[in-house]
Amino acid sequence: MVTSRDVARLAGVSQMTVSRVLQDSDRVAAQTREKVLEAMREAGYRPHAAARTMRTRRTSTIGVVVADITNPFYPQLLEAVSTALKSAGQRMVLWNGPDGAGALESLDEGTVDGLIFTTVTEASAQLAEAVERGEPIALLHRGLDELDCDQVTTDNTGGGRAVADYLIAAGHRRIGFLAGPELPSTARHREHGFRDRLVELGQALDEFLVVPGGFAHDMARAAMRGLLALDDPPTAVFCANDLTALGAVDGAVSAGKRVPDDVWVVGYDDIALTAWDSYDITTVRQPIAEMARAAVDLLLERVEDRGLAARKRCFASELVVRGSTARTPAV
Amino acid sequence: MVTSRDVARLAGVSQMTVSRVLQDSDRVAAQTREKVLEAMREAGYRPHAAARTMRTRRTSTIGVVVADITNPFYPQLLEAVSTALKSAGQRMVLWNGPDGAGALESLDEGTVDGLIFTTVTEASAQLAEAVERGEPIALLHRGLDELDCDQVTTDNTGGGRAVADYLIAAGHRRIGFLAGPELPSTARHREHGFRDRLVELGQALDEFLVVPGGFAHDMARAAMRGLLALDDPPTAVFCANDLTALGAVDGAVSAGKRVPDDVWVVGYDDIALTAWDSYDITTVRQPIAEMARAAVDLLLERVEDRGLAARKRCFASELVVRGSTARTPAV
DNA sequence: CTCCATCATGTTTACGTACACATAGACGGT
DNA sequence: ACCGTCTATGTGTACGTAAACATGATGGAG
Repeated sequence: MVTSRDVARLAGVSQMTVSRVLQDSDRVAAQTREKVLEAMREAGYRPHAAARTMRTRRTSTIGVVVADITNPFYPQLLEAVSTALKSAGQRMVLWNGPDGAGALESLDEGTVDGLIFTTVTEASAQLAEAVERGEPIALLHRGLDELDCDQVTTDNTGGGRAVADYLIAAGHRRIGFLAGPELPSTARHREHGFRDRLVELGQALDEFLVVPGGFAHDMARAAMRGLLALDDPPTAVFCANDLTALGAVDGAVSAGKRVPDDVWVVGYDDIALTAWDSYDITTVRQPIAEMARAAVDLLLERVEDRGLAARKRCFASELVVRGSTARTPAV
Repeated sequence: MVTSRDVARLAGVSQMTVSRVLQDSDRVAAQTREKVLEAMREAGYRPHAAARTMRTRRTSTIGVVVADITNPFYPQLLEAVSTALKSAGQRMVLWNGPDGAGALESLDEGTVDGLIFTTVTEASAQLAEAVERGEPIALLHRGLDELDCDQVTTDNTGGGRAVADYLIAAGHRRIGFLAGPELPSTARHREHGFRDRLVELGQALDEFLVVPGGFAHDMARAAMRGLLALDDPPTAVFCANDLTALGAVDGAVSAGKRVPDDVWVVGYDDIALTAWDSYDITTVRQPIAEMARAAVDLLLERVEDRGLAARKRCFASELVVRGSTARTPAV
């Protein structure tokens, strides 16, 4: 292995000067810098990351926790996070799984400088304690009120309200709701906004048309089939996220019903798939790229200064109308 | 920060004994081990990863390079790799992007112990040189004949042949082909197998019905629309991968055609989406989980012993028939 | 009872980098 | 011309762990 000492010997300077060149310190004469850079090239030198980390306490690596990477929303989010991290000169370690097991340990072991959680549903004791200690931790997409750390979310309540407005204005009176799981803040806020606005409009949700459950495709598919099999089925169904909406459309298709002719479907997140012809689903878009950048920025600031107060950023959502909700009044 | 020295002091032993307990060395008396473990708990000790890496030259981290994480095939592959790595006690660093820029540098800097490339299309000078040096590098999914490193692939040629057999047996004579990009081994081998078998069956592909291009959804969609607009359109279209097949189906849908009534569509990879009702696409399945495990195993072996000869594993594929190809003879 | 083998544990050191401090030379103001 | 200041570079060291080597204790064989 080539070390900075070898380079120093080759360039006829001290190891410290090599280190200074490495860090772009301006305390090095241009001529010396050139000599050192040339020696580095000649020797094929690469700084040893672990040694550097040992001194600086920085890994230039951020951990990202995702509950289920096969839910197509998360690859899109991950791509945005990955891009933001890359442009900030950071590597990305990925934990896939509902628990994010290992991520907090990694933080303690100094493997990563900070963590971004995209799918927290509740604050584990371990997570709460890490936040308490001031560890650099940020929540992206899903928030957690009881956690005093940086959080970047969208206005899910507002999005839910917008969908309520849209469906009622279109004339729907029997509206179904695939609620998703109970814990995620996204699902909760979307539901609250949706319900509250319906009440405000004098069209409170019929609980008989509300199906709790998960975000999985097959659960949503089954739920939709159940709704459509009712004597008086809903004319429109709002789904807690796009994966659920895809399942709902497939449920309708499998039951021989047509969207939007027989039933309207609205999703949430605007994943790429919803725009494809076979689905063509009306949904609510969040500004993923900006959110990812914000989360990365907040987190990296906190890596430098753990004393910062927790900051919460909430981005606006936007209804995107597509073919799963015809523009003509329904029913 | 709590160090092994602090733990040693607390337990009344030397730092080295703490280190031995950490490594599960059997050279420690049971009683002493308990004392040390108790001291670790009490002090809230976490070994410092960088210091350990410095001594052992091991990071317990593997890098994975993926060209485009929003292509739904890769999340499925990544999940399998992630699971395999987790069960081997390894962390996963992810590089998303066509070039995998930074991954090889990371290997040189000792940030990762090895790399898995899932989407190589050609051996860059840098990659070839790294393999030459014996760096732990494995290719998964896509192979590269000219690279002398561990490779785990499927029998794409055989898969292509199987599709040819299937379509001809079903009576198709005008068959289209969305070829995908030229470089990836997967696309090349699928095409060769498909073409060769068609020739063997006396039904050589009509070059007029072959559309080169990328793996992107919108390119495939446009290509399908082009094929269907011909005076004598194909009755079946084989697509280089599932994302392309999804695009093809959407192209047909957008042109007012029905699958499989107007045209059959066959994809490749068996991503989850192809099984959903709205698409329901016949495709070729690869054993992703086994392949991921094989790649991880091979790579970790090589991390321990760089002298190993390169090994190439090729898994069998399996045709999965769905609704995009009716079982009744076509045309 | 002695001697050597064996085992549990301790001491010293090195991994490669960057920080704190030291030093030598250059330059300018009075 | 002298002193102070500033700049470029060097010296020594520490980060936390684990490897190599060292040591003391214990036990069994002769």
